Amino acid sequence: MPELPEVETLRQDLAKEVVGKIVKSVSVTNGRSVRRHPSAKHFRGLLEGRTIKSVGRLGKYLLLTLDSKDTLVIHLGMSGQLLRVKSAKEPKPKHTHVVIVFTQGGELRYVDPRTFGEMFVSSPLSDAPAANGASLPVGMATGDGAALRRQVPELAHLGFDPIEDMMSWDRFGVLLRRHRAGLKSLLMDQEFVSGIGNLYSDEILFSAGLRYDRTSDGLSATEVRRLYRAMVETLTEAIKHRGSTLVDEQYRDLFGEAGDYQGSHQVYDRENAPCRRCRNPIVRAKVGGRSTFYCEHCQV
DNA sequence: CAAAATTCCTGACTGC
DNA sequence: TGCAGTCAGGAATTTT
Repeated sequence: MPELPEVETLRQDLAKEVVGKIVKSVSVTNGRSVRRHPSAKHFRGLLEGRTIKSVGRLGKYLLLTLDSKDTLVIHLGMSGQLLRVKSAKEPKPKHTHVVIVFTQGGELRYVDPRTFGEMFVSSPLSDAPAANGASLPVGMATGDGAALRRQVPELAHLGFDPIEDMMSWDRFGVLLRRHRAGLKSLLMDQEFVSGIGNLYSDEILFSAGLRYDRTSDGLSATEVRRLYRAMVETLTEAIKHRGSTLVDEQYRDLFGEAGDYQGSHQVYDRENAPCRRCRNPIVRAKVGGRSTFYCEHCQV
């Protein structure tokens, strides 16, 4: 399941591959993947003839800004893939639901077996001139994320982006104290911080040396700092490795290549394997229906 | 057959 | 008592 590092890898690839391209035609073969539109035709109409100006990211969402000021928003859900191919002749994988053809040649394909992902074109709020920063939830008015959030009203509820929106430890501490949630639940809460899912929340907590069930308002100043550092460093490191492609998962970059970070996982999917730090077996627990992996010795 | 995990939704529960 | 916030549980989904 693509999380922030995988989506960021895709963003970087897309920035190189599709910026400046003009959409010649769009075909939608599974309506479930195109949501929030009255019809697939409506969606196509907003896309065809448009030029892609830039590619951004907010949490797990990809944002392709068009020359019309609209934004093509893409969320990969659990099994979504975005593939760039040179020729329409290349065989289409099963579950290819949307194809965007470029006038310059080549096409972008959206493949998603489980159809938990979605795509839609968003229009910025009619005007809503600046100064509405005050209406944004606390902790969000920083970084480029603020501009993107304004550009896509549907995503205004997303929490800060740990890579785009830097903040001080003090500020992070304040945000943590505002909630009284278990650390893992909070890290996965997209309205608190966006982009972290099941895999990276476990890796971040191991790196921080904190248990998943510690309460967010009970951390010492040192622990707050460790958590913040672990969050930024783990995600940054994973991006450098172009994300994680798990044995059973289908994450691939724009060119169909696998990521490289899975080899660096400390706890995720390593039940009973020896902890890389202390050699004690990694434990598996269940949190909110999700498998949670941690080291009882290293995480306190 | 169960497990995997995303977002959204609902209902139960908790602390103030 | 009420309110806001947390979180468990279920749905939609397909492949292993």
